[in-house]
Amino acid sequence: MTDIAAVDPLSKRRLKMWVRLLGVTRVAEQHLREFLRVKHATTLPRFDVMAALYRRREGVTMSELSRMLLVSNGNATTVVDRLENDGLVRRTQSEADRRTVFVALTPEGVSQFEGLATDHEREVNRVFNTLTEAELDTLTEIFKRVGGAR
Amino acid sequence: MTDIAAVDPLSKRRLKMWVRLLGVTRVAEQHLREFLRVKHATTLPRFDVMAALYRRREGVTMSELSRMLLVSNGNATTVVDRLENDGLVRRTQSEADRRTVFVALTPEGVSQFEGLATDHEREVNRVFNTLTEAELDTLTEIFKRVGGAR
DNA sequence: GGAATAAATTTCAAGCTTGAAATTGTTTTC
DNA sequence: GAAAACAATTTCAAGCTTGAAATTTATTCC
Repeated sequence: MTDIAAVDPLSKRRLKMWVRLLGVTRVAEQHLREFLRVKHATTLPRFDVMAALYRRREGVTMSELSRMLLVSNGNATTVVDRLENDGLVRRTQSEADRRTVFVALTPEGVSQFEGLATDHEREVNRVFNTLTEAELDTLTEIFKRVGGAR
Repeated sequence: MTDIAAVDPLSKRRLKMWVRLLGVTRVAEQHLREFLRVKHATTLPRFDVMAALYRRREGVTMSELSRMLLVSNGNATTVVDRLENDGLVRRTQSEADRRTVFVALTPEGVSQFEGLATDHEREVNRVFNTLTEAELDTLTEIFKRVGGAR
């Protein structure tokens, strides 16, 4: 069995960092999930989809959507199904290629999301309010590099 | 409607940082999930439970376990159920308080986890290999503060 | 232009996750 | 020592998530 630590002295520290990273993410997600549930009767996946569609108001294809959110196609389908049933998004088949489907927020979806977004931003700020300006920029820089483009 | 940005000029930057953080976490999780599935025929939640039980070889209660993993009680129950069916963990009722249940790895669980752990560490290193030593320590420090004790 | 190949989406089964309710057991308080 | 309050775990329904298979439509290549 190869002993990684002998090969790479940073190995254990990378692991530790990952465990912490995961912890912070989970705490923040739980906080936001709870907030969305209690104050706005919605969920994180629904919020994520609506946020993506709000940024791309003209609509996106299902494939683009799942790429943007880093979730599987099947997942995007079911969340969009539910949002569509609630009248918050609309599907439209492409004229050019009948396989592709565009999704977009309905006017109702837009207005509901606008109500959500400000509150959500406030809540994110609450979670991360101990970070200094310098730390914020450091983190964003590093994450940008590690996570790749988006 | 209150404009947060007017109140707190860092607001948008916190939001941006959070979006990036989430992105990095998801990319890493996907990579590790895929790795565990293909190379070890297991899943992230199973790995997490086993890792927690490996650190606490003497066993933990179900409540402790869900607190350690930041998941709900019901969730811990179902993952432990499956691991128990596979003979990797064992439940024992407490003598002192018959409500509480201890969970621990079986010898088979220990040996399977040891096979996993080294490989998993290598994979985590692969994901985060672009981080410098200084960045690693910066991140860990910040996360420790934000995420709280553990 | 017809067959094979590729692409976009949905469907499906299985597992994950939550929060609430139910169950079982303990402690507290009168 | 009952009753009430509290605590640990499981059960449950609903929603989330994945990866693979199926479906439908386009493109490529003879």
